[in-house]
Amino acid sequence: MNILFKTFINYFSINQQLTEQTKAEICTHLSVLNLDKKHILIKENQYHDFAYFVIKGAVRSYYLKDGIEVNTWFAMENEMVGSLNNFKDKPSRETIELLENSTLIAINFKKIKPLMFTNIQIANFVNAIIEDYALFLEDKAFSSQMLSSMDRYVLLLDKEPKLFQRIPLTYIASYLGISRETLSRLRAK
Amino acid sequence: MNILFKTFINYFSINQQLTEQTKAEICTHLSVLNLDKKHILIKENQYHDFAYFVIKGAVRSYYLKDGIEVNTWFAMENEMVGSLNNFKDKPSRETIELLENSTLIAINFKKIKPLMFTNIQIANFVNAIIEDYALFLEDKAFSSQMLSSMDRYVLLLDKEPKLFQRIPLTYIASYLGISRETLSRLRAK
DNA sequence: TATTTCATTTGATATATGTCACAAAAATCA
DNA sequence: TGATTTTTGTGACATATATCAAATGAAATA
Repeated sequence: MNILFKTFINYFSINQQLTEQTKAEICTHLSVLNLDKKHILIKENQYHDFAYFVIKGAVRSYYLKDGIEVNTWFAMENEMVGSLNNFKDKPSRETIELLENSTLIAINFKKIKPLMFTNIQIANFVNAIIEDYALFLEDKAFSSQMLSSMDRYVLLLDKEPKLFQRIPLTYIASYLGISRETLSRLRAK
Repeated sequence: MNILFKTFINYFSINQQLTEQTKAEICTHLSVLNLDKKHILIKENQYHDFAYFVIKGAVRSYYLKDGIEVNTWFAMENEMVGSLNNFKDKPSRETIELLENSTLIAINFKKIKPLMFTNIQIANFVNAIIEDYALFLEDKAFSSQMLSSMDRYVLLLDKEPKLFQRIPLTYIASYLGISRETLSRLRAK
């Protein structure tokens, strides 16, 4: 099996042992992509059949508010990117763009989804991915409701230091929900 | 089968037909509760084995920030309440309290969870609940990042008008992330 | 390397919202 | 019912952050 596929599969099968057959079945719907910076993976308001797993590189997802890009997250090594809306057969809410030349695994969930009703291992595999995402969203909601701008900045710096090495502060400010000027002033302290 | 159990099960099995046997298996781990206003269902920082489905009544979930309660959501008829953290064997982040005398279904997910690895229908049933929750969280993150206080208020009023009939504005303000005075002023317009 | 574009910082000002204080209204309870 | 508690509304003021403007610094490109 492709070593990169293995990385992806292992990442979301800590709770259960997958048979070789199931792994092979999942792999049928995976492919490796090497894409350049600025490539658009997923477009806002469109239907897409794929989610992605970052092997190497960085991506951001954002949507437009009154013509201004609002960044919602940055994914790097060993993180999933995609739209839950797409997974539920609805148009994507966000645009997903590469911030670096990246290696990704494309996951054809349109093909994998129906297998959830026939292969119990796949059902639990997909479930692990979605649970993971829900926990991420909970954290996000928590910090946006509970914390001041300063505290959100400090928390992000603590939990995701690599963001600050690889992602422009303008994007990070937008993610934190503050203007880039305010972020700059917070950092000065 | 208990008619209330049926309501709950039907609610999360639109995507698949459950066999009578599976339904019976799920029901083994359900029970109906009638509890009074102010009862605490789940306590912050504690481990709990149950999630709940509201048949009738209203609950709120909140956590403490510097001694002040920050409301994170209000559930009413046909909504789930619980802590994803508890589901993942971690202590709850929130406290969940009844706002009205309510009828609830208690779901012993500690017992149901292992069945996900042996009963594919149950795996997909639980998955439907978690997907639902993730979509709710996405909406929440979206509106908190994209919308002004005023727009969040208008959106909530439009999508959940019954909240405003049954939940004190103080709690709603806290949920919207603004002071009760500001909400009062927004409403005056 | 020089030139252009993009990212970050800093200053001045405007604005939305928080905070404190108190009054009015509504709900709850004895 | 009357008394007490809770909820909501309004005013005055403080403060954090947005916005606008401009300068500096860094990175990309010819």
